Amino acid sequence: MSNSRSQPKRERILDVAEELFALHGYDGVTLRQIAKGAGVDVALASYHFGKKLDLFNAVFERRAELLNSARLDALRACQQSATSRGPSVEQIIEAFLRPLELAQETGDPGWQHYLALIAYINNSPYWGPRMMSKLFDELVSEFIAALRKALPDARDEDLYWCYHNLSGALTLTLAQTGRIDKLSGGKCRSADFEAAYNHMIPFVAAGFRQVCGKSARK
Amino acid sequence: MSNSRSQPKRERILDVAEELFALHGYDGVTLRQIAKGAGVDVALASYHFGKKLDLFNAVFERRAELLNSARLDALRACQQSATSRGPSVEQIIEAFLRPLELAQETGDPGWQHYLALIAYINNSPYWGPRMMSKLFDELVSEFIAALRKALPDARDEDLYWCYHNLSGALTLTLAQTGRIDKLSGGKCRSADFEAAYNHMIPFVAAGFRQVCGKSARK
DNA sequence: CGAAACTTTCAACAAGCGTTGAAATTTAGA
DNA sequence: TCTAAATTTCAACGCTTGTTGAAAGTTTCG
Repeated sequence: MSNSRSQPKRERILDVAEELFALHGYDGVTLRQIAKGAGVDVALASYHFGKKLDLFNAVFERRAELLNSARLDALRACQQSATSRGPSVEQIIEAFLRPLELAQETGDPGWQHYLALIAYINNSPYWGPRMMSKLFDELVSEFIAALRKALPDARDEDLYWCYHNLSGALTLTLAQTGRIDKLSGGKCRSADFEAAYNHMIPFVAAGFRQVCGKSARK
Repeated sequence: MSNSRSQPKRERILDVAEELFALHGYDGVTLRQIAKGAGVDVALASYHFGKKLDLFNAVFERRAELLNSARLDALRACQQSATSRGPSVEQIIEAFLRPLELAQETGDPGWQHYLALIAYINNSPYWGPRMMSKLFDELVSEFIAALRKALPDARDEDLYWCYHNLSGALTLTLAQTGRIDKLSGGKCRSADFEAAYNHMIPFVAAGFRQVCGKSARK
């Protein structure tokens, strides 16, 4: 059949799994749905990936390294082009968020599904502890270290709670639930990541400064 | 058996369903798991609630009205005790968040499971559009109207994006994934809603002022 | 070409799923 | 206490699930 060195079908399984897992969660998707979506027999998923959970992990890890290095590069870049006091809070948050937008702008809709999948995992009490730490803790620690440098008067506890707020706002954005579209009567669109980040960056930066700035100390 | 007017078993089914749905999502829970957890036959869930989806809805709606009126009362209260210019941004956000804390402090752990379930739904591209609007849009619109009054220079688009950020931070808090516990090395605890809101209120208020304040206009 | 390695499909399995009708049990009211 | 109604269990159904072993097909490479 249409098969030039096995990559297409294996990849198509990952693509469909990515989309369906992001929309319905791990248990809301069957291997048969994935196989049908990819135009492939059920057994082929098992052949390539083993158990269902292994397929889930494969989807999750496929783009993780690329995403992590893109964000880390952005952080390094803004650290390079800054004074000795390091980049500003805005610059750091920009480096944290904008690469996600670039990922979308590759034209590959798979990236959007992947980011929605991360949102699903990050918000899940079951999957969150199981999957987020392993792949993203190192990156996050780097960003928090940069923020600590930009906010030298911050207490660690305050810094982590502020990051939690940032992570929550980002997670809901990536989930693309379309809720804000309806609430705003069409004035805002969930799919417009650029608008989301344009608002999120000053919003979050002001929050960090308010909670972690000099005047916040007792 | 231990059965004084049928309430206990019916209620126990709702309690267990609430907890399991919050942890594993709709498709991640079977009626048999719920029945076993409640110490009850599988068929009893169908007898009381009908289809699985009806049980899901019953769990969702059980506490919705009580929660909505508690938050609405808090808004009315801070509107009453304010000048003619209306309550401040901080007061409005406080009214939006603190009742959630009270719900937890009743000692009923079901409330925590329920709030985690709302977080699951709100972050889900599938369930969000299906369930959030019907039960929470009216309340949210009231709060946004109050915020619009407190921020008279805000454009609607900015206002809704800021609410989106607030909603995201809150959602991740309610989900109780324990991620911040590990990241912060124990300095922050997911279960400590009071600490979460103590940080979220000034954080979000500063964000609103930055994005929707007078100086933000072009 | 021909054999070895890799892909893909086919067919089937044991287990678990939501749901239902009928029987058993408990409760409520005269 | 007797009866009717409400609750709960029992037993089973048709169907779908993830997984697997063997067969069929395709590619690679000498």
